[in-house]
Amino acid sequence: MNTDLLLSSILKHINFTEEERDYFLSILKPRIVRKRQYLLQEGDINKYTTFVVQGCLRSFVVDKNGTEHVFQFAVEGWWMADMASLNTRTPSIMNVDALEDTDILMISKEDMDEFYIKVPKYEHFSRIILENAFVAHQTRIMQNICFSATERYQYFCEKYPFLVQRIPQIQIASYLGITPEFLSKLRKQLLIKK
Amino acid sequence: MNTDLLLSSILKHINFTEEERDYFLSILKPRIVRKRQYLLQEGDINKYTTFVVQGCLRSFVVDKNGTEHVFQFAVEGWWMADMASLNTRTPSIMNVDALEDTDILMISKEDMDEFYIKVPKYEHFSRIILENAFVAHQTRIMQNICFSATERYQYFCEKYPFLVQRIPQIQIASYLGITPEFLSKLRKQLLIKK
DNA sequence: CGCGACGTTGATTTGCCTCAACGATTGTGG
DNA sequence: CCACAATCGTTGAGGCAAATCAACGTCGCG
Repeated sequence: MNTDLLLSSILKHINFTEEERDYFLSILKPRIVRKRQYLLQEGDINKYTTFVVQGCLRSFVVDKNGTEHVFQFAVEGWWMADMASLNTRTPSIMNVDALEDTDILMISKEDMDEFYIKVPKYEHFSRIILENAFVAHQTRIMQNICFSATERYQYFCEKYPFLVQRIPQIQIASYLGITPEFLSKLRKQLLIKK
Repeated sequence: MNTDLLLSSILKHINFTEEERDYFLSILKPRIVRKRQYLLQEGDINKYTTFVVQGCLRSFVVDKNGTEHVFQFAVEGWWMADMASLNTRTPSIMNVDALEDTDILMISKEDMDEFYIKVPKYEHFSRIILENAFVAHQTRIMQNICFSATERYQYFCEKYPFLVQRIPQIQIASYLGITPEFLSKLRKQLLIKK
């Protein structure tokens, strides 16, 4: 089933009774997002937390010059949400769309809050997931501050080899905070060195 | 008491029975860190989550050229920890020291974990705090990606006016990811414009 | 007092961007 | 099934934001 991946990732950290599991499954909203289709648009209020079952999503912001900047990718087993918008119920500054046809499970903020109340141990799972995401962000900030574009790209290749193959360079460049042209030149330099 | 600030910030989100409150207070380790004194050094394993009662801490990383890069400031009411090190029990890549004589409350990872088990509703409080910190990081990443140094400085001044007065420019420059010389020039430009 | 930390200013350099052009690939409508 | 557009990656010339390096004044403090 397409809920297997999600359930097994939860059961690594907490246990569900049969009843709790069924309740949890009942609040999941499956959906398919086609390539290039938007899941969230700037200005909308993000009402769902999204889990990727299959495929690849990206979130990005658009600056005042109209340039897109990738904030995050999400492939199988990863979560995607604009937490700022979700928590404060304010319009999102981010966009989310699909880089591939993508199979997702969504949980609405309301259902999630109710689930927290009825199954408080899920707070524990959320905290773990959030801590991991927090550390990932921390690492990224640290790298933006300390590393050159070349170093950031090398780190990206080491840490996410499965994304390097899968995601267009133009998107990776955007994620790294550089232009695709510069990424291309930088890759050439790295090849020459080897 | 010096635990008032911490308690009141918790009680905004969850309730404690008298017993729970006393238990919580019993795991707090008060400490004073003198200006320039280290609380955590690169290579050490971060064993404590720290709450600032009075004063100001900073966390920073040192790059391969020996340059310090400020990761975060923490004044009254803020938390400070290297979550990567704390959670995975691996050596920290960050340093934490005090910019002023600082009055803190520390909670060890072990005590914290036990507290989570005995008072599960504290998970809820942690999740809220973590979500807020997560959003702050998200905003910072977004700004590093989308904004120029000038824009980032202006945003910093708007959002943290109380820090602008209090923290040396050299530290703020480091936080913003620019050199102190450039921050100085940039400030001059902003003054001329006005 | 004298030293170290901080802020400022100027000259020069550099990492990365912009713009423009071009081939390769993919996808799509006629 | 072809034609044409759109997307992607690459390359080169020129430009700009921010870094580096060096010098100097100020302030607080042991």
